[in-house]
Amino acid sequence: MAVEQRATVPEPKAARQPLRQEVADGIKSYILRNKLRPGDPLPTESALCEALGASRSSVREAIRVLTALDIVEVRHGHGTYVGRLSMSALVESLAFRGLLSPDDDFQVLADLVEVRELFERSMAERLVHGLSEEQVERLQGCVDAMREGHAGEGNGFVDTDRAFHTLLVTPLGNDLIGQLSAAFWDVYVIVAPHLDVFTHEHEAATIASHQRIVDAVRARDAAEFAAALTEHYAPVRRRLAEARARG
Amino acid sequence: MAVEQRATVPEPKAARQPLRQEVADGIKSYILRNKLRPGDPLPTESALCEALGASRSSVREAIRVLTALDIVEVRHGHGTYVGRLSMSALVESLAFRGLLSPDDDFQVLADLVEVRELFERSMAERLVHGLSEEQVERLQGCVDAMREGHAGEGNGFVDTDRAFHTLLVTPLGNDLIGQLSAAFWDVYVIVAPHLDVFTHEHEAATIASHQRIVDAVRARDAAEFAAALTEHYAPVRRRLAEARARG
DNA sequence: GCAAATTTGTCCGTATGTATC
DNA sequence: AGATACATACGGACAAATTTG
Repeated sequence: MAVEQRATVPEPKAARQPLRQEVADGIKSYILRNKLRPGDPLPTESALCEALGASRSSVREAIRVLTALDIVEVRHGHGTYVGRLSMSALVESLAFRGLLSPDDDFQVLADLVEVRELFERSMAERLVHGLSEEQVERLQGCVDAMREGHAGEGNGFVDTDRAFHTLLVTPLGNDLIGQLSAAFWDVYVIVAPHLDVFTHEHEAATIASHQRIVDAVRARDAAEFAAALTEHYAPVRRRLAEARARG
Repeated sequence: MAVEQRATVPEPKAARQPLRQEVADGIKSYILRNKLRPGDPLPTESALCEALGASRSSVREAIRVLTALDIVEVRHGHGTYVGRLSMSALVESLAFRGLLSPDDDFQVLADLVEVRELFERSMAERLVHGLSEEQVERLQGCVDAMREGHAGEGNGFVDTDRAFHTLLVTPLGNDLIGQLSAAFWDVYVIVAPHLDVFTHEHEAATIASHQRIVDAVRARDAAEFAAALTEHYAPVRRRLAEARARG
């Protein structure tokens, strides 16, 4: 159960990697060796210091790296735990890239939206086969929620939209696609406001296109599904093009 | 040009975020405000300490987080610079997930390969339109390199394979797809050996299927291209299925 | 080639904030 | 409320790597 002991004398000739990297690798090895799950507790900082033969500073910096990757998760005054292994690092990295890219700020967003549409369009062929009635009803529930929340707080609108597209892509049975799709959505929500890209100027039209998608799914009509997708993403493309023209 | 000054007295009632997070945000703001590009130098640690009003430990931990996201890059004894904004964080995060997932180790890899194939399959339709002769020749060059390197060092084989698929997806004009595809390849190469998935037991067959893809591209035959893709990815699926059966 | 200056890497000690019992 | 365990933050000191004169 002991954490892997660091070699006291590193390789003399090889270009040594920083100690904090060895510590980070040691923590990852500890998680793998003990087959820990997300949420499981890790040794305290002091315990890791002693086990890995490193100072608090090095251990803390290693933990910070792993935290950024969502491999570990820290709760102040409570302890250190195995992280959720989410796409948070991808979101933050892509969001910053979108904010930084100077010459063509909007290409990043356009690429993002294109991949999302590509994922969902690949669903069309599998529509006839697997797609339970319950899943269709949950999709319908999202659209209904968007209608009700229309007049109310507009904050929940984007969340419902996010949930809709996540649900739409889950029947693929490919968790990676769902998480990437959700991550891209998060990046878009973060970056778009900074580029004067209005995300939801026409909520009514958005609701309508979502309803058309649900109807196509319910009718098991792959062609209509693809057409609905095109209608849904057309205004997004148009807004990006307009913003690019302004910039 | 000064780095953003941190508020000396934080919000008293609100749940304050850690100081290192404020420092990290300050560094990101500095990069954005001065419109720095990847490779541009950042202030030294001491300068950041003074500018942001934080100790060196906090500044270093913030830098560590940004380093993990490839937003900044540090060279020992030299300085701190704006990072390449690569997909390294995604690669490390996904690779660890693949190594950790216990019940179904191979689903992660299967999802990965499926997305890669999805990207490339979406190329088939655009083949006829844009795809320069030069790009075709570069693809052919990859295949030739795989043939020559066959008897020699097998290390370059995987690199050439990676380059081939990166080239294959570039005509889409979507940088994100190319980088995701390459990142997934990197994850596969890292994870597969740990799961007893033999990546290249039949190099000859791999070369042949790549050649068939190039031939299909040269003939501008979208259907043949799709068929060649299926032939190329079939053995990968088979190997994953075999490994899953063993596990 | 050597030495000095600059910058990041690592360590230690201490004090503070936070959550749990 | 008090006590304990833990992460957060600070400051100083020295080591290692890189560049420059």
